[in-house]
Amino acid sequence: MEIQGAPRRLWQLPSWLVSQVALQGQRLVGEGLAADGLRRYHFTVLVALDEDGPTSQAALGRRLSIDRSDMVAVINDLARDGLVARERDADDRRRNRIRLTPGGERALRRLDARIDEAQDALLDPLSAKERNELKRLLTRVVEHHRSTASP
Amino acid sequence: MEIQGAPRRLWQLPSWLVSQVALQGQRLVGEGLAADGLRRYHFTVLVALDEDGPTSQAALGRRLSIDRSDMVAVINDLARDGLVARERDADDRRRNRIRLTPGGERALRRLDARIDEAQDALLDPLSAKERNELKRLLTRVVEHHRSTASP
DNA sequence: CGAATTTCAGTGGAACTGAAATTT
DNA sequence: CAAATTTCAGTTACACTGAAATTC
Repeated sequence: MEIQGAPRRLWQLPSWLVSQVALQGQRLVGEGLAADGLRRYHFTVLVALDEDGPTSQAALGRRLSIDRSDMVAVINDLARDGLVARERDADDRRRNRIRLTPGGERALRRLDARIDEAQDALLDPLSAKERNELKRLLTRVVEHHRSTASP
Repeated sequence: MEIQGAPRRLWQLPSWLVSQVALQGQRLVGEGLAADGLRRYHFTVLVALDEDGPTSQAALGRRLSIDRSDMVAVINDLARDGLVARERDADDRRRNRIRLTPGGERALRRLDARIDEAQDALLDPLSAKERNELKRLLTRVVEHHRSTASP
């Protein structure tokens, strides 16, 4: 019987544990989005547009840490599916003004439900109290490293 | 002032939080290993050899979920640096018997210290109690998804 | 002019696939 | 013969870089 997990020492490493959970989360979320033919970048952009309203590609990229070139491809995909509209900004004609279409809003509501299901599946073995505690601890770590980040 | 973090809604998603922490962990661990010119795969293989003793490449790959082709390259690197020895298995001449050299053991002790520093840096904002709680919750999630995994 | 925005073409590393050679 | 192991050659997805065209 050779079927066993990773070496014991790796199971002791928080960085390894958190990577395993992240991988599983990305798999579950990815599967939820793939039902609509989208990937994580697409969802992230739709969420940002929903929260902030119309925005230029460059501003989206800075906010979401998505490369300018990749942003072009993501907006291409979303525009082709009619989920966003891409129009020249009248005030600054260098910019594309990207806005969520009604179809994009509907898609986002659908995707939100799928994402929530994925979160539930990911945290399945934890109680509600434990889920909150996990979120609290992870948030603390993320905020710490954001505040001590390089410019 | 446009400098802000990701959309609020993403900060609510455990899958997003855990991915951010994983990314930071991979960065810190990667930097620790890069001081010796190694990457995560190399460390993982050294740990497995230290725990299990001499093993074939295919068995290492199955244990660590590393592709057979990538394993060839990883063992090439480690053997060139004299950290492992690669010799034909006398009992089954299809196999390479990979074993840790004394130099490999020394390197592993050095790397272990660097990895521990990286864990400390990653969990810097958490108390000892909180670190244990985080490990406990993450371990539970990983074990759950391992036990309900596809073959 | 310099700087910002969008776009495209191309680079580099990582994970994976297919197939050959060897051995069981 | 079929199956397992190692190796190499090539592919795909992905993050990023450089440079051109446009506009401020």
